[in-house]
Amino acid sequence: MNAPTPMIRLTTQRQIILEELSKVKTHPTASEVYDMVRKRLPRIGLGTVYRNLELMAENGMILKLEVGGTQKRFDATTDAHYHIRCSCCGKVDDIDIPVIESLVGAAAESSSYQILGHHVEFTGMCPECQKKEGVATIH
Amino acid sequence: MNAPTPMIRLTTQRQIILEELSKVKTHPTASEVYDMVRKRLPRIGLGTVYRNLELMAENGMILKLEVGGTQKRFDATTDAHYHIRCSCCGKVDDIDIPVIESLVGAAAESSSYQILGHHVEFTGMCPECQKKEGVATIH
DNA sequence: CCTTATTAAATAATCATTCTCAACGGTGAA
DNA sequence: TTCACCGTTGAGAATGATTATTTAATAAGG
Repeated sequence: MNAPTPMIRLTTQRQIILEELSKVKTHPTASEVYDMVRKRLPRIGLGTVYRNLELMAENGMILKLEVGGTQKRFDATTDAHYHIRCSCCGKVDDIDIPVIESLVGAAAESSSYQILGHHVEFTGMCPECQKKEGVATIH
Repeated sequence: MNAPTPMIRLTTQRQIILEELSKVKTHPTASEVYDMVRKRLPRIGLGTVYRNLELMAENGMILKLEVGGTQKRFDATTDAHYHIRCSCCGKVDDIDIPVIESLVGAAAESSSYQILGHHVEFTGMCPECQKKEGVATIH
């Protein structure tokens, strides 16, 4: 009916991007992935990283997180889970609380949209920034 | 302890930005607000709109929505509520389901972050885009 | 091999946002 | 009233993230 998986070839670049992304539990931005990958493929281009992260997200191989902040972030863990973002340093971590399946149903009843999914994003201050808080003013 | 309301002067520009934002139930981007305001203040600068939307959000007069998509959006309704974003056209609407207060507590238990707040964002397809769907391919 | 189609690298272009700075405006003190 | 000050504005430059373009390398199929 719809075409979910156009099926992409696993080139060296794509494989290494995927491997590096899978290594970390953080949720790196495209340029952080670029830095990681460049240690193994020094000649890779930033555009290639962007293009392939986008492609892999479309194919469901990875997750693209459209959370607050200025940059998009990527996650090799594709099963549904929630996130928290530090309002001080922008870091994103997983929150291990159960996904509330009933939310989608509730939303469907109160809206004329066709609901496709949902995401919960907490904001807070990470332990590192909490330490700094006492000393300096948070910008 | 912390300084929540530095108290800002309500200049003509700020008042009109606030008025125009209050008129709509959509969640306009900065440049959409700029377009609205310019009909009444043709010489206002885009930078002024950005600067003041930011300022008013800091002062709790309006809400800055850091939802998915490429642009930030603003909302004159400051009480907590959830949103839905059309994955096709990017439009953002309110979702009228009760805010789940217990989420923050649950997150606090499973995380070492100091939780400050949370937001639920649904993704879906708005009625207008649903109509188009049958005909054209959604890009 | 030879042809054709993908993909990559480099780089230019775009888009949203922030910054800089000179000019302006209102407020309070002299 | 006049002056000096300080926050604010408007214009435009600068930045940062992302996307598009172009050309070259590479892989797949015959």
